[in-house]
Amino acid sequence: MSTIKYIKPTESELEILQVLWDRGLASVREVHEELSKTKDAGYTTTLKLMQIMHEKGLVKRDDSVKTHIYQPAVSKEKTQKHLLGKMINTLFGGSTTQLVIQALGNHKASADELDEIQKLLNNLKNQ
Amino acid sequence: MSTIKYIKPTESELEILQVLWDRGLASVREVHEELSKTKDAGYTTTLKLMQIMHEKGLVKRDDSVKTHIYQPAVSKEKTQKHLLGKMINTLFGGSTTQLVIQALGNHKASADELDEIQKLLNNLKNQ
DNA sequence: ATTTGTATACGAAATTTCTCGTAAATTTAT
DNA sequence: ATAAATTTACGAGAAATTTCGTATACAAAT
Repeated sequence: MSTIKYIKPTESELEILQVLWDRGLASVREVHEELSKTKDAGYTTTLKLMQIMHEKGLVKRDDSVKTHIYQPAVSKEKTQKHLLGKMINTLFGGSTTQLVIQALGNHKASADELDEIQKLLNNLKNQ
Repeated sequence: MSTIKYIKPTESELEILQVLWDRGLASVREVHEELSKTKDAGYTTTLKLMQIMHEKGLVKRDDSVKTHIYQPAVSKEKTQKHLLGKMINTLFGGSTTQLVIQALGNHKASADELDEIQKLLNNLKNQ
């Protein structure tokens, strides 16, 4: 049996993963341009972070070309699941329902969104 | 107009806040006993953290007695709201719906819980 | 060919967070 | 009264995270 150790991305690593999940593939330059819109750090900072992420196994890369091309090595869904679960435990006393209520309560959802959630709810009910 | 700066609690600070939210009032000793159940750090570590939290304004304390009594200075709801909002942005591309779907999908909710969420959903729909 | 620009590697400083040891004060127990 | 236990204060080390400067390699432009 193989025990897979979950690696928790740091805040900055998560920002980078977001870009990679969005694009699938990206160079350091591309990621950095994207992050620059909302954050202000030097290029080599982004580079270093992505190198560390590579060491950790959070991203894969093709370094057969001069400009390395990165891609995520962890799935968005699994990462969401892990971090969400952690937050439910540390902040909502383990109650997913409390989290959902808090989330929906603070959020002006559109009719479409509400319908989508309604569908999911119906599925869960009929089981 | 007063601009209130939101102070983001660290992981460890959040654990302490959990205990304080739960109890309302507690000494360092009490908090530490509680944390010891799941965590393994020295007493002075907990003490130091709570002192730092006091400096930051995350907790209040009554130090008119030898054994200082602490209480939360930030509300559980506001903290949940802030951190949840942050997670929605950094991990769910700003979509609360996505978070709710992910949360409900990973969670075996009881019929009662589903009803509760259904009620909330109905309220949101009729507006 | 030489300059200019862009890329990676990498060490190390800066920052933040967490940890603990020790001293001093004060209470409690003997 | 003396010893033992408990508490706070505080400095400082350890660890994790983020930041950047510099060297080096290579490609593109002049």
